[in-house]
Amino acid sequence: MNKNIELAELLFPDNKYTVEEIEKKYPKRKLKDGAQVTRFAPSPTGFMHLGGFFQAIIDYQIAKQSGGVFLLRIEDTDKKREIAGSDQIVMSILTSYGLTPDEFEMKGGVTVGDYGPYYQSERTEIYKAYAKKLVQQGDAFPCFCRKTEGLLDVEEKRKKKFAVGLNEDKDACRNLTLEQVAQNLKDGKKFAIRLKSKANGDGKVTLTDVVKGEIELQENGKDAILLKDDLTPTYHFAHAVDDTLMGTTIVVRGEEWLPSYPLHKEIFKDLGFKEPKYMHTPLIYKFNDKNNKIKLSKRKHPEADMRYFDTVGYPKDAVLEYLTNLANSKFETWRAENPAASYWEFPFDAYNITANTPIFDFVKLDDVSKEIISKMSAQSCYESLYAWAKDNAVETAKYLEKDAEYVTKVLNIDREKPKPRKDISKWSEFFELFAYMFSKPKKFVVDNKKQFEEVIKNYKKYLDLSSKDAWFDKVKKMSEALGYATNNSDYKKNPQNFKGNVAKVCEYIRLAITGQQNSPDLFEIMTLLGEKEVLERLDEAL
RNA sequence: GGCCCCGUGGUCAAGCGGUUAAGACACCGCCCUUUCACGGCGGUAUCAUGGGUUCGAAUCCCGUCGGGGUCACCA
Repeated sequence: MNKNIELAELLFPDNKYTVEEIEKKYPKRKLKDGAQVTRFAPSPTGFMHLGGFFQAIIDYQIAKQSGGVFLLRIEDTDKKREIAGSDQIVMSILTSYGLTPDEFEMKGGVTVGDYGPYYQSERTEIYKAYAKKLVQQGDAFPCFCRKTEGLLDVEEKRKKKFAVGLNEDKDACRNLTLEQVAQNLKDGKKFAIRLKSKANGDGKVTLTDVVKGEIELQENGKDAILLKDDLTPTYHFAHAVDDTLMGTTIVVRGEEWLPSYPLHKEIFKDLGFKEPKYMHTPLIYKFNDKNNKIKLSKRKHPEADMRYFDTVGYPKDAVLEYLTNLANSKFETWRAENPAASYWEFPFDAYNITANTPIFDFVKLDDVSKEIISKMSAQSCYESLYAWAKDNAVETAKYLEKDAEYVTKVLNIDREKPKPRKDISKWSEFFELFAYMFSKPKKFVVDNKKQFEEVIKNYKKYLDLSSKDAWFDKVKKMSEALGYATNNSDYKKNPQNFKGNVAKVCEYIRLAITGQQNSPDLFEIMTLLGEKEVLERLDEAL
C-alpha cells in the first residue's frame, strides 16, 4: 500500500522519467503479419565468440525471412569486464559477413533505429523507472547486504546452499522497515534492488521453446538482483525491459539461459509485460583429451574468437556455410542442388534447429572452404589472398604486389575448369602448399635411389616444354627406354617385366621438381617454373 | 547436491509407429586417368542401456547410464 510508494520515493527521489513517459517514447512497432524482431545482444568482452556469431546468423535469418527487424544491442552493464572497442569488433564482424543489423548504435557515431539507446549503459534511467514501479507495487525491495562478487565468492556461498538443497532463497532485507531503510540511506549505505519473489520455488512453470519444445522448469523462488548497487541492471532485468521496449518478438539465446527462464517469467509478470517467444540454441563444443565435451573457449580454442577465421584466411562464405549447416542441416542438400546460388538464397529453416550440441569440426569446415575456393577464378583468388595478406602478413602482401602475375598463374593451376582441384582451404596456407613454386625443394625421401637417379639423369635429355602432348610423349619415350611400362594395363598384367610404370617415372620427376609426392599437374608446374629452373632443380636433385 | 537440457556411425545429421536406418565430411578399396588431384562406383561403421505400451519401436512412456548446462550485485 502507501508504504511501498513511500519506499519507492525514498529510494528513487529524482528519477528522470516515469514508466508512462518511457512507454510513450517506445510505441509498438508497426510490423506486417508474421514479421519477427530479433536481436543480437553481446556483452563487450573484447571479441566476438563463435557461439554468439552462430546465434547472430539465426537472428538475422529469422528477421530477414519474415520481413522483420534485426537489431544489435550492446549489453555493457558490467564495467569490470568491459573492454573498449568491443562494439566496433562486433559490428565489423557482423557487417563483413553480411549480417548487418537494421538497428544499431556506434559510440560517437551514428544511431540507426528509433528504439535506442542501444547501449544498456545509456539506459539506466529507463531501468530505474521500472525498478521504482516494482518497488511501488511491492514486487521489489532494496538490499543493503554485502555484495557477492566474483566466482570465488559464489562458490563459497554455494557450498552452504547445496548442502540445504533448496530452490527458495529469500533475502533478509525484504523485511526491512521503512525506518530501517531510511536509516541505512542516511548512513550513506548503497543498495541494490531485489525482486521480491512470491513462490517458494517448488511449483512448476512451463515454457514452449522454439527449439526444445515444451519444457517444465521449477518456478523461481529467489529474490534475484534486479539493479546492482550502482543501479545498473542485471541481465535478467535488462532483458525484460529492453526486449519489451524494443519489441523483440523472439529471443534467440544460448541454452545456458534456460534455467533462468522462470525468473524472467516472474519479472515479466510483475512488470505487466507480454513474454516474447524463446529460442534456446545449443552451444558449440569441442572434445577435450578425455573425450568429453567442453564449451568452446577463447583460452583453449583460438577459433572461439571470430577474428581467427580472418587471420588464417577462411573465406567468409565458408564460415557462414559451415555454421549454417550446423544450425540447419538442410543447407547441405540445398547447396548440392544449387551449387552456384548465393548463400543468401537459401531458405533458412529457423524452426528446425536441432536441440543437439554440435562439435566444432575443422575437417568439415576445410572441406566446405576448399569447395568454395575451388570454384573461384584465379583472379578473385589473387584478390582474396592479397586482401588477407594485407591485414595479416605484410611481407607477403608486398611480394604479392610485386609478382601479381606469377602468383595469379600459380593460383590458376588446375583451376577454372569443370572439375577444379580442391586443395586450398585458407589463404594462410597457400605459400606452404605451393612452396615449391617459389623456392627450390629442400629435402625429400626417395624409395629407390638408383632408379630415381637414372630417371632424373636421363630426363634432362628428354625435357620438352613446347606443349603438354610433346612433354608427355617424351616422358613416355624415356620410360620405354628405361624399361618402364607406358601402358597401365600392360603393366598390371605383367608387372615383373617392368621397373614400374609411367606413374613411377612421373613420381620421380615430381619429387625432383617439387619435393613432394603430390602436386597439381606437372606440366603446368614445369612450364611456370621455366626450363632453366627445371634443369637446375633436376641437377640439384641428384 | 537440486533442477533442467541432450543422447542415431569418428564428426554433422535425415527420420516423427511399419525404411534394406538417407546424405555430407573423414577413412578404406576399385575405376577413370598421361602423373597429383578432381570425379565416378563401392565398402567399414550408428539407433547409449534396461524395462514397458503395441501385431509392430530409432520413433511413445518409465528407469538407469553417459555427456552438458545452471543454481553471482557475469552475461
